[in-house]
Amino acid sequence: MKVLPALSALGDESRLQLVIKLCRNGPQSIARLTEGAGISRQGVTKHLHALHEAGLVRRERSGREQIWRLEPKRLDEVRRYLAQISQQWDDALERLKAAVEKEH
Amino acid sequence: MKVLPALSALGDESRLQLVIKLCRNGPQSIARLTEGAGISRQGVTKHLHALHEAGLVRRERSGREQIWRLEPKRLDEVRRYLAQISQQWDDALERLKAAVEKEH
DNA sequence: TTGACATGCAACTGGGGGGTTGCATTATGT
DNA sequence: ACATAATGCAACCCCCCAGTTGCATGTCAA
Repeated sequence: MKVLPALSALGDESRLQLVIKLCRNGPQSIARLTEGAGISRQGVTKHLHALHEAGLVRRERSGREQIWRLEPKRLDEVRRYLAQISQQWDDALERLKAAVEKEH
Repeated sequence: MKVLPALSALGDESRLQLVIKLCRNGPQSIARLTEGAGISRQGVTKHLHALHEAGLVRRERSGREQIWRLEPKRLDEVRRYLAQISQQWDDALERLKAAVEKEH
């Protein structure tokens, strides 16, 4: 359950923008991802590698190009993890409420 | 929709641990949050302020203590945001598939 | 009142990572 | 074959931030 690296990766604005772009326009090359990104191509490459380390994207060679695509699995893991956290919070509040009422 | 600061805040291990501890054991003081955290009390304080900036926690004075509690709203916002992203990804794949089939 | 506990404030440090530039490599197409 | 396009690799800079230490402030309890 390596959700921490994923959260850390998504916590950077440039990387979040890359993920969004991949979501909106589907799999694409580094060159296309760099367009309008506001940072250099190498910067984009570094971020893509970071996203890869976090298990959020995958790459496929296609001739001289390199096509990157999202890995929605890891994204879902993060979602479920956050849901689980929220649930624990609700449970804790319930226990506290019960404990207070018991004292009367 | 300021989900980026929240993601960034959750992307740090110490801060994620704090959130988890708050979820499991309910609202608590800085001193209690510092126990077993592996970092100094001031370190914990800084992280709590970061979480506050991100809208993830709230504080309430209680005598000489300061009780911090989770703000589950922002957590839900993040969850919904990620869900929305995933949806866009699915839509994009659907469009691509349709486009490919049209070419035949 | 006085000591002990809980927190606040300020200054400092080190390392990591975001971003860049320059050059090398490989593939495409005409 | 050759010019161009897409990418890889490596070194470099610099700023931000996690974490610390030291001291000041405030509050509880005897």
